[in-house]
Amino acid sequence: MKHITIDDIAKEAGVSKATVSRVLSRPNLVKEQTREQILSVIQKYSYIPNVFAQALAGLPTKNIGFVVDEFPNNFYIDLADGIDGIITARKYTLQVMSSLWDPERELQGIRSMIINRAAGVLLAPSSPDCEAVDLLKRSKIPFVLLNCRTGDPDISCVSCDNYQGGALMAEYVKKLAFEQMVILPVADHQTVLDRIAGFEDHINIKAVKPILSSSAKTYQDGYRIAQFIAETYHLAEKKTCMFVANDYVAVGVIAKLLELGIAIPSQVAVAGFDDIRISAMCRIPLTTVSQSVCDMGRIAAEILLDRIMQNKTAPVKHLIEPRLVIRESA
Amino acid sequence: MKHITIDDIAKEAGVSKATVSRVLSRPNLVKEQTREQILSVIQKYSYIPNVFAQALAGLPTKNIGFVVDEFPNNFYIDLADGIDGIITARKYTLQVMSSLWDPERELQGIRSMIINRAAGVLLAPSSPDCEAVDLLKRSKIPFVLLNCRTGDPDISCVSCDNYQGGALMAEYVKKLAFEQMVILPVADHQTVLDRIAGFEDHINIKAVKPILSSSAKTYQDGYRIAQFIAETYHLAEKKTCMFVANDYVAVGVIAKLLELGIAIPSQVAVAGFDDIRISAMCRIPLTTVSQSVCDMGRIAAEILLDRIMQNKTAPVKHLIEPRLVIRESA
DNA sequence: CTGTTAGCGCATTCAC
DNA sequence: GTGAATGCGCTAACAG
Repeated sequence: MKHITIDDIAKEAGVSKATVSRVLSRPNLVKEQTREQILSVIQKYSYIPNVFAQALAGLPTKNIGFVVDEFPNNFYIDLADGIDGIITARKYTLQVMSSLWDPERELQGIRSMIINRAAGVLLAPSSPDCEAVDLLKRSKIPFVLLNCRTGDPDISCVSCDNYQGGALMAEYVKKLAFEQMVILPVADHQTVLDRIAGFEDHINIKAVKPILSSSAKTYQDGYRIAQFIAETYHLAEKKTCMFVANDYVAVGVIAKLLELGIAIPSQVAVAGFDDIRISAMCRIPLTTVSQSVCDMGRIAAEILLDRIMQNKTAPVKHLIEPRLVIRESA
Repeated sequence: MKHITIDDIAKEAGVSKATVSRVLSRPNLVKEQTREQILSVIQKYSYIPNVFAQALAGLPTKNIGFVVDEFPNNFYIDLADGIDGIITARKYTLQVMSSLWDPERELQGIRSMIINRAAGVLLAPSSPDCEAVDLLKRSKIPFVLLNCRTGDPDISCVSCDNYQGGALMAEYVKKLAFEQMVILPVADHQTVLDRIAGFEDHINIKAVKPILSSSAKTYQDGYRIAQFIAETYHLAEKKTCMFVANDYVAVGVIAKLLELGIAIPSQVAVAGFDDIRISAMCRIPLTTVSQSVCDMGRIAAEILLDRIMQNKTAPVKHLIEPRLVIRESA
């Protein structure tokens, strides 16, 4: 099944391929009559230009790259959903790649996007100043960072106002009655640090006991670490309030706490962050902070597309408003 | 930042570009000494061939297309995860597209893959004989269908043995004590039909009351429909066992049932299918059938890659063994 | 073993 | 308005 080319169309229509090309790119440069005629031939053979030839001839591609940490990450899913909506509506195509939290793979992903001459790149970076971002800057390909905040004035980025989200939760939680406050960070990510900073700045209670440098990332991690926390902080005796900086971990913590016979929220109140799908459906529906990740994807995609089409040339930094979601766990 | 080309390398190395090209594709055709020398120049400039030029010159691309219904679908996530692992290990790239359950969009997605000359395509089709599959066949691009079973001997496909899974659940469930059996189908998908067929063929109990043509697909749908079911089948009075053909819906059903004050599993036992992430973490951990979707993605990707590289030319149909997972809900 | 040549399919000057 | 010519970067014969 040989693909038909612009030459075939030109021959059939009795014109030169230059004219056919014009009909496709700048139709108004062609006399209406011949244009209509060529168009009909194109229709007849359902001719579609070869993207590689176009790209080689200098046209920008229509695919945008997207690099995330890992697919099973709830975050990615909603992000992809939002991005997809915007992207495909404008006939762009999405190329995805996972870094699996490995900076080397992350870098490799960006390289792949550059090699494939992506028109633009969306990246949820491991850190705002990782090598991948650096490479991206040098490549001159338009890009926007997701779930990340940076001071670099040349970089567009969109993220939730995590600090504000932490503050929101603190304001809510400090009205609750409890004897001690435990903060469980998750990973070392900027977003997490911001959440906790916002929380600590507004909780203004001396009894705060942050557990430092936890590397809990998943449900399983939360489940595992909960036992340790319960013992160390005597959760069974002291009424406590716990702020877990990410829902996925929080759900695991809750599961274990329940197993240990600790009542939630009466004995231990648990507050999360993210409002992932599970949060509303788990054992004890989670009180958390929502950051409409889907919007984040949508907005980032829009910013990127604007930059690609040169509509807007100035980098934009967008902060998404967090929203407190009160359910049963706290 | 002008990209350097094969000519630059050739010039710098004092050879013709044909030789450079050979070093990259069939190094053993080049004398070791010159090869080393050229390689060092390539290193020095970190030269990477332009994929478009390569494609235009006839080389197959290194990207494979993946069309799913929608990103938020739990199924997609695990699939993508499995596929990604195989694909990127072999330096292939993944291009994704969502159909949003719309056959027209599905078709458009496949068109996009064809236009971009995907080396191969993975498709979780709305139906085994939808237009998209047809187009794919005509395009001569290697492809394999996911989560789908077809009699067409030319088509490779991999799916769970849904019939067997249904049977498995039936065998387990029929040992339980209950007065009536209710089956809740979800959507009209082939996989669902298979599950129910397997279940019905092995439950051999007259009191089976299948609810016909339910279009429940999501948690919300399950939540909504549960009320109706509870009333219609007097769940509060009659001990019943319920088979919901998909976990996402089942979790919703359970949530509503609990709200209605119906005890699970003592009053109503609920069995699901899929074993999605939420199943283990929801209100009442779900008894369900697991089909290791990640493996499904992995296997499909492997089959596809084999076909692309011509290692295996015969279409293969792979059935994944389902596994009963007994938790609390039944 | 290596260089020369001829496309691959298209966009784009530049003439007419 | 339209056509002829050139180049995009690379691969694959075909010679030498």
